[in-house]
Amino acid sequence: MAVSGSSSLMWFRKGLRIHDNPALEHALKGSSFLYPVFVIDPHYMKPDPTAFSPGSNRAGVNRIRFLLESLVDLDLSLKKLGSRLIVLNGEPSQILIRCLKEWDVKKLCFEFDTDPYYQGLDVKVKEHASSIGIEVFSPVSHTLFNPADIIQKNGGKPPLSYQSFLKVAGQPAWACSPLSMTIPSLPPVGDFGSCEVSEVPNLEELGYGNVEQDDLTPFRGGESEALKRLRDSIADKKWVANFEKPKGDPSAFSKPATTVLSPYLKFGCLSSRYFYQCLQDVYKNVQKHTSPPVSLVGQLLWRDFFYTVAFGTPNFDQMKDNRICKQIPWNDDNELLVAWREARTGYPWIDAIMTQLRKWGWMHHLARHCVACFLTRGDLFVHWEKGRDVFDRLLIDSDWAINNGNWMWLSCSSFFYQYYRIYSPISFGKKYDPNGNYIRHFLPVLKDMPKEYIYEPWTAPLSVQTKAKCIIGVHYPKPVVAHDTASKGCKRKLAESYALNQKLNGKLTEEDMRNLRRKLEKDQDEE
DNA sequence: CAGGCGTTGCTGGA
DNA sequence: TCCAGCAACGCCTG
Repeated sequence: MAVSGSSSLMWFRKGLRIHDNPALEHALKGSSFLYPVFVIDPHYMKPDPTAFSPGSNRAGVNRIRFLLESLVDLDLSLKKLGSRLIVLNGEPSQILIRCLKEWDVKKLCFEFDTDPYYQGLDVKVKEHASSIGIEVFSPVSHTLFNPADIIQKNGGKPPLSYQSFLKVAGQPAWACSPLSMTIPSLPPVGDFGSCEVSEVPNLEELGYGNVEQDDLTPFRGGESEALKRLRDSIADKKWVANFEKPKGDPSAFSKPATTVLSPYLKFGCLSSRYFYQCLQDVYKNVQKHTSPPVSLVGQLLWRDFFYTVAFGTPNFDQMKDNRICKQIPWNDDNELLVAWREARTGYPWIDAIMTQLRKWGWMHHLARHCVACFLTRGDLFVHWEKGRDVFDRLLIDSDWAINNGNWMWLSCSSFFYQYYRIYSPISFGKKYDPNGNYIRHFLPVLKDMPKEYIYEPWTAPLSVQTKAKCIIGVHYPKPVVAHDTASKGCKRKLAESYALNQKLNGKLTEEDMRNLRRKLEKDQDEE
């Protein structure tokens, strides 16, 4: 039994939930006072008027709102348990170090986080806490496996293919063990001393009062919403059992073809372990079900795969000095990047997806593939890091490990190398949505374009454009590149880059890259 | 060193 | 809905 009057601090970052929260469960044990804390870091939350979209320097307003909603929900749940969420403002390590002292904290609990930002922050806080005799408890509970365990099991390096990951990982023993969905009650919050605390702010209070409602995502944050969404998703047992990721329809938007649980997993509003157990429950009660990699459990394992590779790969978020990343002389064409980012490529399928990203902060996995391929190896040959930055800002489910992993995947920089398989910005969407309803919804300027032309409106006769009240080059842009020639050029560039990577065993100097770039440009001019 | 395989390509034909 | 043909990658296994 702990000393009477001892205080614990539960530091929420991700893991914004009550259910299956090992750090919270440990924090309340034997504590007379519990301080549940979230720190608002101005660096992450302060409005940045110079950014290309409403939001802070790091995050678009949709993700900030999603986070605030998640905090409000967490606060409500804590209040029902006799506690509350304490919101602090400032640089997290400084603030926390001060609170630990001011509140005479004996035990500090927070979920272990593999992202570089938290790795750096947590070392500082941990070292300080330990040095003054505070117990620190920082469990792995964001993923099904502990990435460090898998890397160790694999001989010190992360497995680099999904199949080898599955083999090394084996059964997720921890993820199968019992978990608690509720907490009976929480110790009271103690005195705040001289620390300035506040309630969860709203968007206006943070300085985002002028954002148009029309541009806000339909997805609401929070644990309650996550559990509701989960229940709705698994209610249809047949759908869960037959789920095959590649068969989903990327153009479905009023009823998306996936669970849309990714933003809740990202913030930890939903425990991946609880999700996993719910899926296993469904599988037990059906005759047959799909399997990884395409099944829903397979999707959770993808998440763990990318977390593991990201944790074990230095400079995972860049091409340079990243040992798993092919060295490719991508261009640095800002005009092409901006056309892509601002949904002005002239390819309606691509521009509709980029508009959905901007407005909703979410789009179907295959839609992400299409625009990522188009920006990098498919058409524009722009650096994957540039596209990664745009996704990182605008997606409500943006996740450091998964986002970087997928951009390397789609750009054929790592994991996937069949660069001649290119998504067509015209025919891929047409397969699912021949009438172009998705385009009509997100690009209303094209809503009256006949279906014969909606995927390639520049081919419509002028009379048709006039009748549709959409003149190409006036109301909607002409294509920034011709897909046929652009994709052929990209394939050739990839082939040359791969050949040099192989020849030099992946170790290209800056001079090698300059020479290769010059050679590729020369080849292009000679065409 | 060869052969099989890899979450989800495209086109055209049956 | 499924298939072959297209041109053809790196990684893993034996």
